[in-house]
Amino acid sequence: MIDLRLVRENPDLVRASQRARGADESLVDALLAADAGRRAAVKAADDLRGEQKAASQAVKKASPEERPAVLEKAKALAAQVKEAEEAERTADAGLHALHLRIPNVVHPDVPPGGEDDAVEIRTVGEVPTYDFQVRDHLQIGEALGAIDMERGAKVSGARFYFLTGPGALLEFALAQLAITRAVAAGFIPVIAPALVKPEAMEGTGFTGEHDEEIYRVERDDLYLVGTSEVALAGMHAKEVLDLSAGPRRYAGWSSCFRREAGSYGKDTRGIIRVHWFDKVEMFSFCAPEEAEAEHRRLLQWEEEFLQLLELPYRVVDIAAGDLGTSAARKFDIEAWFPSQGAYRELTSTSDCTTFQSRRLQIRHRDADGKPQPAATLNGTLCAIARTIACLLEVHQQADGSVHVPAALRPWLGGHAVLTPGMSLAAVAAPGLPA
RNA sequence: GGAGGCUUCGCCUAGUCCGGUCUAUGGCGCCGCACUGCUAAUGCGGUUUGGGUUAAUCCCCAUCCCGGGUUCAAAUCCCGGAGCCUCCGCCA
Repeated sequence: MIDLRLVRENPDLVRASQRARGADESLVDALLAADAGRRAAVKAADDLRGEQKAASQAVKKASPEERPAVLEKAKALAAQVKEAEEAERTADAGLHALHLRIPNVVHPDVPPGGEDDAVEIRTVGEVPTYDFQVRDHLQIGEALGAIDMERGAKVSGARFYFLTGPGALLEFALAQLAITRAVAAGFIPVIAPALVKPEAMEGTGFTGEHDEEIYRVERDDLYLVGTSEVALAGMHAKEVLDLSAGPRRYAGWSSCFRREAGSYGKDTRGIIRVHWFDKVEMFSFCAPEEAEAEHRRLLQWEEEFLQLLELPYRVVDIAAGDLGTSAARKFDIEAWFPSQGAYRELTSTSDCTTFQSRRLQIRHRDADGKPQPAATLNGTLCAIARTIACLLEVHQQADGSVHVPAALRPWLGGHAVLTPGMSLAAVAAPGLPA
């Protein structure tokens, strides 16, 4: 949630942010009114409580003769306090509900517009050309025995898949590469829970308008996460972190679940858009003044990873109307998908400033030693299924084999190419005694 | 799933039986000052977190795991819940 002081002191800034997002501007005035109402209610209740406290002390000190009268007064005050507290609760709940509905304030440099208005920042790598008919990742994956969509559908329904043989090994290779790189960069590797409580979901801003996207396990009041960001952010909820030595960074591994409710008919083929995939996610906690620099660093690590995979890509600055609830700014990296002749999102990094921290009560000590909300940032290091899809397409060869980038070979038996029908025995146990 | 124990202001801890100067004790740590060639030790003072109010200080309210209740008054009594620990059962 956003800083209420900012709303009080600079409501126009917040109104402008709402306008940029295409969100309801009048919420800001409703919030201001609710805030004023709450403060009045708090003051009324506080004052009454003070009086009641004094009255209560008086009861104890009263002589037997004056006692009944004093007690009567105290009783009357107790009733008034009860009423005032009820009003306070109501005002507080009203404010909170409105507060939750306002998304993060967008960064001033965010491009205006909606989904189609992302601004390209740079393009890296050559768009490859092929002197043969390109296949899509599913054709290639099926020929390799790497992807089995039909059986995925048989067992779990549409948008589910099996990764088999080289496909399964590719998942592990990508995971190893991602985690290894992250650890080398100073990230703490984490295996995070994929089921979380409602507070974690709400705290990261995924409930509310994105409710349709989320799997819910009603019986146990738990949610399946769409990204390990949820668990990683929740990890330090209600804590005061020591960030004096710089950002605290985690590389989280988890399965991710998405209902894809609004995407009927979109990417129905293959494993680009699925209900479940595994992902290595970067997550940073840092001082708010460091957030922008940290955002660039996360982007940098994402780019380096794609470069290791030898995938051509472009970086885009997402427009205000397409930002998530928690994000003040977001950069996506879109990699080239030859079968589509287009760049498609492969990773995404968001600067959530102090928005999630306020909800989750994640704080750090500022220069004066006072606890203040920390900034949180997240970025995809590797969304595995989609990355496999991209790898297969970009690195496909005329004979149906697939070039293996050097960075992945250590985990694929040193092989430079995946070939239909190849033996996996040598791949499965690299460097181990026979 | 069953039985029992525990949860106090960074950490440890007193207080809970028997409600009221609990405005929560003491230690450790931390900060400031004093003393001292330096360090250490010692002494004195300070040190929960929110909210309200304010130019700022002062001050006020809340806060003893969370939520209800009883009462003029709850860390303390009652009910519900969460987390941790021990044992039993079941399962990997």
